[in-house]
Amino acid sequence: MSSVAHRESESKNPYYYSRKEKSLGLLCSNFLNFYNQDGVDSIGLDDAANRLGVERRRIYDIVNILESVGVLSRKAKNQYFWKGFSAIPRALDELKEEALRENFSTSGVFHSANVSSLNHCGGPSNSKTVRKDKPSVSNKVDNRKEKSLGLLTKNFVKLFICSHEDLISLDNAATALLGDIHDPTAMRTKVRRLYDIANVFSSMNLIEKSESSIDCNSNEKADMPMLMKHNNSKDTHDRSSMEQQGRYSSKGFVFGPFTPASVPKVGDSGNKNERRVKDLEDLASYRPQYHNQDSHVQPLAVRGHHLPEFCRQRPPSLTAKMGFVGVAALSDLFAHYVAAWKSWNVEVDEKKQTQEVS
DNA sequence: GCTTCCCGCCAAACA
DNA sequence: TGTTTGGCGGGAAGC
Repeated sequence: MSSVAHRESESKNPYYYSRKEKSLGLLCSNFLNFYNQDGVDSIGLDDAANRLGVERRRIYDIVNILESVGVLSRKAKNQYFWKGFSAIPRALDELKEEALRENFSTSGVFHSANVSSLNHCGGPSNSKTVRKDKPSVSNKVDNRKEKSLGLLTKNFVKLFICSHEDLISLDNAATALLGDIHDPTAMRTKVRRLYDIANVFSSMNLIEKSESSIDCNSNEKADMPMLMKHNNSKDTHDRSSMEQQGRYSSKGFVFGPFTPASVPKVGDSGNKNERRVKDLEDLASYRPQYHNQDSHVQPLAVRGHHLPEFCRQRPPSLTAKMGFVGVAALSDLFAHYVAAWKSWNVEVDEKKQTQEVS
């Protein structure tokens, strides 16, 4: 039996279980489908869990990650404000300012000590951390907050914002975020959480997983998957049919229903870091242009010579690599999201009405 | 065999 | 004290 036929027969089996159908990324896409609509300003966790047909535990993962990039904010127990994609540039700007305040390294090689220090003072949530008199209690509280998914998400984003690099491997990110801790168990746990974050960001098209297989140590082909960033070359035709349908999936990553109209090419600038800082400064007041889904979207590409220096420095036991869409691209991306979601919802409503009439 | 990441236990935080 | 929140890692799907 062919693998396709096998999968089809599996999918007809009522007991058939597909992990992909339960992925955090897909769940996030559905979450955004439900709530990124006009008139939505509040989200109940129970409501979200019911709508999506998942347990609350999964909703916590999603809202914590989305809250870190400004899409949501906590209103009360079980209740969140929906702020939308338009709030992301401001949130990123704040993250950048925090990172700069914390003297976060932008040298391109993640400096463990600097990143580790983020764990102690990173983000608004931590600014509320109360230093109590009882050190043991305080340490416990701090320790828990330091390890929160929300803070990890913020620090993960800071790595991209403050780094020269276009590609970041999950294990290098985990190493950087762990700082001085060199415990294999802690490493595995951290990478598990980074996978969660990566899947959510992937579903939003903020980052992308490379389909190519370049070993970042040797720059030679290896049998390992990588995560990578968008670029703006014209080579989009092979995916166009899927993209016209609004999404495609690859290597287990299901991408969001809309793709940015333009994002910068990997390594297309001699001084990317300077440009990123400038881009971030422009972000809050940015008035982007965007294209509809008929526009060409960004293809994938991996170029060995663009691999980050730190990536070549140590053998990656975990080899997934990812690139954060450039900051200039984020401007387009988020504006595009706002418009695209709206038009998509209008389209869906029209289809519903047509079906009801017929 | 290795990578990816879902799932749910259970402890901390909160009301 | 009951409920909410969410860290954590086992282990299975996927490749």
